[in-house]
Amino acid sequence: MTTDNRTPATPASKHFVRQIIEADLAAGRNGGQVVTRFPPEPNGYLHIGHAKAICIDFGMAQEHGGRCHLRMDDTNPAKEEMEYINSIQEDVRWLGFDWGQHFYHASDYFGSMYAFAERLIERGKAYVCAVPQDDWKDYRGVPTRPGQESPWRNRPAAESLDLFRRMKAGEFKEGALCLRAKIDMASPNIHLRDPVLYRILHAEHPHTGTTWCVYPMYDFAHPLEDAFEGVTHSLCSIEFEVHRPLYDWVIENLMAIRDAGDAAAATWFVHDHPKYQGPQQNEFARLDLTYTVMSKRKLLELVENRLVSGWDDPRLPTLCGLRRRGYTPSAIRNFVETVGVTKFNSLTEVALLEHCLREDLNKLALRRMAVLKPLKVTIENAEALPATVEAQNNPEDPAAGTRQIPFSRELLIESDDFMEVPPPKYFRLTPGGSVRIRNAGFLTCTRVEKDAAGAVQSVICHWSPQTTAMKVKGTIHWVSAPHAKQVPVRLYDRLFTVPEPDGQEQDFKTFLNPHSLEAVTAFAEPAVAEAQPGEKFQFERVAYFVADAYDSRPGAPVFNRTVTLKDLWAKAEQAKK
RNA sequence: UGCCGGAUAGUGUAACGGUAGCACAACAGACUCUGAAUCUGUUUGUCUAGGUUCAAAUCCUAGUCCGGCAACCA
Repeated sequence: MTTDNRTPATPASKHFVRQIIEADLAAGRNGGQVVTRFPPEPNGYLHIGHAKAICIDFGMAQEHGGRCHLRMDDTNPAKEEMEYINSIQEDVRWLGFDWGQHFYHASDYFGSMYAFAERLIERGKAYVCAVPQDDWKDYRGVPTRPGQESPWRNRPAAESLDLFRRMKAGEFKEGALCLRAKIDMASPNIHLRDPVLYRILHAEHPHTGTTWCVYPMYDFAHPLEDAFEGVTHSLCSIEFEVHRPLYDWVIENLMAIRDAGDAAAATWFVHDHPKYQGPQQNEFARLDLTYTVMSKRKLLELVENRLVSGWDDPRLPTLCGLRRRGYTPSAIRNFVETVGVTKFNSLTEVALLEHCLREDLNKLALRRMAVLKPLKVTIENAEALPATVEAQNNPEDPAAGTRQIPFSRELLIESDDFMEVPPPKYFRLTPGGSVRIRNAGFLTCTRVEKDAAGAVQSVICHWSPQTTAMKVKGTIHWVSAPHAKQVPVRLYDRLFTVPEPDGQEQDFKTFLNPHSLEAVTAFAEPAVAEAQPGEKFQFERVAYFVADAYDSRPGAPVFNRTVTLKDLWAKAEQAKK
């Protein structure tokens, strides 16, 4: 089911969902099938929190020889749009999962759901209620006190049936009536106090248009969708835990009707199986990450206030944002596996995500040289210079081959790689000192040129070939100045300055990192200009970069910094301050 | 304050009555033509109090703290 088969770095742990599934399999539940589903509501873009759910839903099915359905949970036409339906599919596919033929919409089942609702009314399990929404809170009561019954609770089934049909026909205004389950107004679980099953909505649905005037509520629709599709394990996040008794109530009633031999009911199940006993809901904790926000509302706020460039801004935790930032699907999958699955409400450090990313990128990213803040170097012994030098494309992967890099007497090095008055343990270029220049021998600084203000303008060096026996502690990167390509580079950093922008006194937006994006021009070796959109590189000693998928042009790539290399020296220097 | 969950190093997670382990982070060192990668080592933990048991992170009781639930949202 995964479209690439790189194995996870961490061996899979026997988390509680795996244990449940294996126990069910051992017990022969549902005839030994495992069917799961990923049921997003198409009202926003998917983010890394969804990636966790996707990996679990598809992963559990895949691991146990089952299947996973992709299902748009489109039961609220007021909030859902086609745009999202498309992006969701793209993102799930990008993550590496394939639902095969099993792409569904909750709205596919509106007819069956409606028919089932009528059966419920006939059996005295549901009734049409006319209590206005605002008044209902008095009937419902509060958690500590039982509610009281709706005056319409015991109206004859025939009357409810008639009203329900007229609701469907569009005879009533929104809010005038609703269909309620008849369960228990005294239940300590609020969700069991005669919950709404259907409401009237005169809205155009992205999929069913204006066919329907009544739409099912999530708590009613979801268990039905699962059952109709033959889902065995309905995995969801922890906030639905208190809904489970209602989920089970719907399933029990559905199975009772099916088992009673209702001929129409048999047609509701689009994936029936002789041993299908019904779905079971299990809940796990959502993923939360430091230095970002995850709620749809807050993400939307950032996008709408133009605090980021769009849903796919590379600083956002959206899947399209991460993709544009240069994240790989396998890094994300490994991350989700490493984080594990529990019911504990956790906050995971982004450092772990970044570790998984670097681990993957280190294996696959081609190495190139590029200088971000250039300092000119002039070689004084120009007569002996090679025209080109050879370099490995990826020392971690000899199969990536080698390339020729032009060399000349005018080089650019990183200005941080030269210091006139170096601190102790500085292994780079200093007046009178030597360094190795990557793939191209050595430089010994013989002279420093300064401007009138005393700032270093350029350094003059003596060059020694690779074969020279020279003991140096450092190696720096460089580019040949006359051959250098100037490429736009965006240096992205974390979007927020605090680990938990959410749970603070002030609004989360006050913690936006003003330096989360810095646009600079880098000087790169010629091979960099040939980068294809989406292609990933390590600019040696700097960071991993990806050629932006939208802004790059043939021969003129634009780069996004995906994640920096670890830099112990910079960290130690920072610690001194 | 009613109901439902949860609590193991800084973070995340394992151990399912029998030596508290792993990953990340942090720190130290080795190695290195990337101060990267790799390798080695170090620091740090079972929410509290009782109980059961030869033996408790695990079972029981009481408490503490955290999260969720009172849309005709999902």
